Amino acid sequence: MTKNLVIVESPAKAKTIEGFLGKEYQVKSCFGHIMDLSKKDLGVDIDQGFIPKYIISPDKKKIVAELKKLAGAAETVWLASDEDREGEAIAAHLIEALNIDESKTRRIVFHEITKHAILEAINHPRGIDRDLVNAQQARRVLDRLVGFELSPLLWKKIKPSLSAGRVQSVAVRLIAEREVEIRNFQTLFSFRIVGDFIVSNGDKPVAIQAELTKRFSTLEEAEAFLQKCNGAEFAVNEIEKKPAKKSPAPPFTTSTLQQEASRKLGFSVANTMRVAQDLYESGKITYMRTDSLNLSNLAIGMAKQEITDSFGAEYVKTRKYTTKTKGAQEAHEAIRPTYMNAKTVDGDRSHNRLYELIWKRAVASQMADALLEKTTVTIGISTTKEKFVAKGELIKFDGFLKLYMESTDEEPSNGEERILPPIKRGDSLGMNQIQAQQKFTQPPPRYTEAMLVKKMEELGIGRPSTYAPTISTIQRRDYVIKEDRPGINRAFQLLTLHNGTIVSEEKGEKVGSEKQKLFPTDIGILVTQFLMDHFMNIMDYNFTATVEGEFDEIAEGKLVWNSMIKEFYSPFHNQIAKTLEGTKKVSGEKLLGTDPKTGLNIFVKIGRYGPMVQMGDADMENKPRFAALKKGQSIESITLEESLELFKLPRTLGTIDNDDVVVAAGRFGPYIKHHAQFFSLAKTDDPLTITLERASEIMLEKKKLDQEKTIREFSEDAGLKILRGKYGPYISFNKLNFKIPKEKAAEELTYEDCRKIVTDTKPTKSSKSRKSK
DNA sequence: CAGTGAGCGAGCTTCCGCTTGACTT
Repeated sequence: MTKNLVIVESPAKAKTIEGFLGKEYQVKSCFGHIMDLSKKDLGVDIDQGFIPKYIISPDKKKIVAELKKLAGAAETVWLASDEDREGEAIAAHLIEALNIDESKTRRIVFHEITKHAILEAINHPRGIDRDLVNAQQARRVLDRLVGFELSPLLWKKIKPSLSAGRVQSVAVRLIAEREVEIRNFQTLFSFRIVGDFIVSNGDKPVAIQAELTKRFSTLEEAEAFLQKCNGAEFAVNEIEKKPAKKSPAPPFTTSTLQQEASRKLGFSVANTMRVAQDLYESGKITYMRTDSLNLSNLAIGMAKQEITDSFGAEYVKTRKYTTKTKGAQEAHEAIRPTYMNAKTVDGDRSHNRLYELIWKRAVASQMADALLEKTTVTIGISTTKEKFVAKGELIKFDGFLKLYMESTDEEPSNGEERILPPIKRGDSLGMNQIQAQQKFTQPPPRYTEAMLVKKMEELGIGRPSTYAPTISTIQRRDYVIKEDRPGINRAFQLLTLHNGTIVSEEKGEKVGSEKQKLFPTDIGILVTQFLMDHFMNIMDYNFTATVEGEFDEIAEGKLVWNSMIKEFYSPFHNQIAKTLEGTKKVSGEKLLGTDPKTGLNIFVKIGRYGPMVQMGDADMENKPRFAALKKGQSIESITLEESLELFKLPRTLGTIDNDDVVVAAGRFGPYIKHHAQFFSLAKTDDPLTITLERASEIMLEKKKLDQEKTIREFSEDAGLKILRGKYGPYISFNKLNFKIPKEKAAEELTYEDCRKIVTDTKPTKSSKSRKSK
């Protein structure tokens, strides 16, 4: 029996800390929150003053039981959950769930996992901060009330299983609004003038490119300017040199790691977190869910050593970064390598690439500024007052640039960061050519996952632990889709002055192509519109920031948590009731036109199962026909012609074995039906043109595949089979699946054995019920 | 995995934030 039990949130942390403390201490982890509001109902007793009904989370019962046993035997229980709102609540929940006498407990906190920090913490224990726990409770109850009252409203007014919440609904709004901005964007153009000049004051002539400070709004003006340049003389009017410096970016937080891994490595947000989790668990990096920029003194010392060894002492400049992120709670360090002298790690390519990024960023953050010299060369024209300007940049001392440079989401600007040839005031320049190119203004960019995380962090919406899950949620709910879009060709005008003549050309450029960008779906747009119409306060970009301010007041003991909730809930609940009664179901219905054959109206709208087209009015004597939109089609953009195509299915291809072979479009794409069996079409097959021959081929292939999957069948019962699955053999019985006990060989099972397994054991969960998890 | 779309009604869906394995056909 150990005298001291220390409980932390993460098992990897527990392992490390156990090494710092002596034999007298046993360190265990509780794996995050152990209690949560009951899921069966609202989980909040509104009439009794919003009393939360906390229960031990079902998946934590086992660990709670184990901790309870250990806590009962220990003399002192050290509650070492994170120092933030959620961590304080975890500590309070531990006391409750483990049923320990509070006098037997000590609350300790530390921001870095170093021996010194842990021992300091042990020497300075405190009690539970009830105000902080209340602030967490307010956060939790508010999110539950918003989520569990708004979502059912959507089920009634739009379609079942939809969801809404303080964080996800605002994230979808950002994407939906960006799409509107892009659609309404007015593209303007101007003519940009770039000159290629020759400097011939050295041994051999060198090129220098410069841009005119003025842009022209019409082709005529641009051409008139080129005419003026034809035969003009060009000379350097002025050279301005200015020293400048660049500083390294601070070490990574969750959000900046996700952004940089997306830009530099092309990782999705979820992938970044998966790889980072592996690196953390194997002890290579510090905790990966953090909003802190802080590095421990130990880490800064290691970085200093590493920089001195690799680059020399003049490259060292240690820095302490402070965060300015809204609502940051700073329970951990910034993300950094555990050992700064380890440049690589064992593991696959993605682990090494992410680790290298983390290593470079953390080390570079403690390196000297880069010293630059920025040069601006102004070139005069003998025939006009306009000036050309060439900009250059010279690195005098590379500093941190030796190691790492942060990338940006913006397009690189033109004419920057070039090294200019030696040149002096008064030099005359030869003109090789001058071009006037039509340049178009760009609409705001669509969000990548990582850009959305950046925006959410700016607005204070969501936390490091929820960025990746939130982005998955809004995609899983079909509010948002991540995809590539091909660009379109756009023509632009190009005038070139060369050898005394001006040539005018029309050229093409590809614009608007997108890779792995987030687009709102019809459902996402409709739900956002509905919520904006009726719950503008929740959808307000400042809503979270406002309530966070109130949570802070609760934490400081200046505000009573349930009066804050009451203040919010009364008007909110009234609005729910009002909307429930006062509004009709919304479907986003739009009349597209009429069917030329029948004269019936064609509508597009959101139905029970998603976007669809409808032929004929709903109140007619004849039932209207329906068809689901195909993948990639949207209510917004579908045309009448495309809608009519959708009604061409189902179609009968012919008859095989006395039964029609019918091709139709189902929930999961086009399929063939024959003898009550279903066969999916290949991606390359077009359901509108597929032949009976090809259909029969598809059916044969599928039957052959099924045959190969079958290990055994039984004459006693056609519904019972032993099949070969992805995870080994299993028993299929009337569409239910059963595991085969490990000690039995699948091939040798008799009919009786199988019957026994089927009646005695529970079937494994189907993918349908798993989805609801 | 599957073919729906009116309306009825049963029974289900749903939030955010803290943590990792368990599980899958």
